[in-house]
Amino acid sequence: MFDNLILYLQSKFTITDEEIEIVKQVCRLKKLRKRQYLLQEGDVWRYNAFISKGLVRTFRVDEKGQEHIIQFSSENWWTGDRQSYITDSPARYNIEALEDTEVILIPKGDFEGLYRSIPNFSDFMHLLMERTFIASQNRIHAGISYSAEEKYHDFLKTHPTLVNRVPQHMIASFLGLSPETLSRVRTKK
Amino acid sequence: MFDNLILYLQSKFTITDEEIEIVKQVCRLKKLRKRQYLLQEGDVWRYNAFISKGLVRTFRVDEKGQEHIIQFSSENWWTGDRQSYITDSPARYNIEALEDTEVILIPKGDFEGLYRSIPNFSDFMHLLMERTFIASQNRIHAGISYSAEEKYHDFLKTHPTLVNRVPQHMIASFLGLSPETLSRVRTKK
DNA sequence: AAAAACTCTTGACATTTATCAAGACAAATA
DNA sequence: TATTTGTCTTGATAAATGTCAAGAGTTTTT
Repeated sequence: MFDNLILYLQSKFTITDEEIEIVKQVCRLKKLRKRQYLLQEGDVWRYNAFISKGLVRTFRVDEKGQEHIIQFSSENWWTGDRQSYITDSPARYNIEALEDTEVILIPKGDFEGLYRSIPNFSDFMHLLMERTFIASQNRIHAGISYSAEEKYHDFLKTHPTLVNRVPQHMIASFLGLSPETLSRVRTKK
Repeated sequence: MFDNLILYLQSKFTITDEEIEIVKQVCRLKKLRKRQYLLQEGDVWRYNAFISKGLVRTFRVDEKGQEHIIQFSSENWWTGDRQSYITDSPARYNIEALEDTEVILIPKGDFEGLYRSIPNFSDFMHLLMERTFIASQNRIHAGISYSAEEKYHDFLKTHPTLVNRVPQHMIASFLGLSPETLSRVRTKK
């Protein structure tokens, strides 16, 4: 039931069988069908969520009704709204399944408990946070430095597996381009 | 000598006098004159750096010689190249003082020592990392969603103190706009 | 199987933003 | 003080990207 998470943890750091039991104790599985929402703008996000199967998008809708995707999360990635999680404020993002998806939810309090009882887990998650931050800095750099074409090629490099799973207009939204511009960038060469 | 850092730490979490001594032990003060570099692309960054006075910019230069500023850091903020720090790889960023600046450097090994000996410090820095990540997500959102004008107004909101300290063309670089466009955005209205 | 919804492309055109060049100040330096 | 350097603005023009509209395939739903 939580096998994918266990395998993930074992691959990332040393964890004992007892510790695995502690983790399992606080996990809850949630199944989402394609197009179902994991989080809706306005709700408070109180979990850490591990995608064990499938794919979700995190996005916002502006006043003009335009969607802006700030993240895709597929198997073996974490998702959620950090702002809402940290400050207990209403989420500004929506999270929606792009495929049938399985998510393992760990409530905030339990998650903090894991940090205390499993130091290796805490260390790893902090390192992961660092890496995630570095990735987001790279994305900022791409955003302010690259042309439409360069942004797309950068996306191919950094998210090679997503290109065939995500509709093109969503990649455009993720990159801050119109779908038409992305289409033209792709066909031309 | 390290007063500003001490005051900062005391304002952020509970820290004992003994712990402050431990911190002082590993601090090194570095003074930079305006236009001096704290880090040059290609060097490995091995510190955590606290700005106790002044202002620096973190930027990259592309093949066309164009500079792209990904961060400003002023008093009571940390700076450095996380990628280089975490992976011991050559830095891809330059860090340059925009004013006469004082930086407190703590070498990587010592910094990890502080994490072990001062749990409150570790907890706080992890929380700070979370907040920094949230800020960078907000910036990504602005980058893919906003027009030039909206980007500038967002900058005014998120960095109100910098507008009068940083040359306008550097704000443009930070926002991914040409200096001329930013100038026009500002005068119009 | 038919209908509906979604996805991508393409063309014509509009808008935004960048580029190039010049000039006016202001600040830093000799 | 004179000179140089840096900063910002403005205009003319070019280039990049967005918008609107249509159509052709796909996939999903009924």
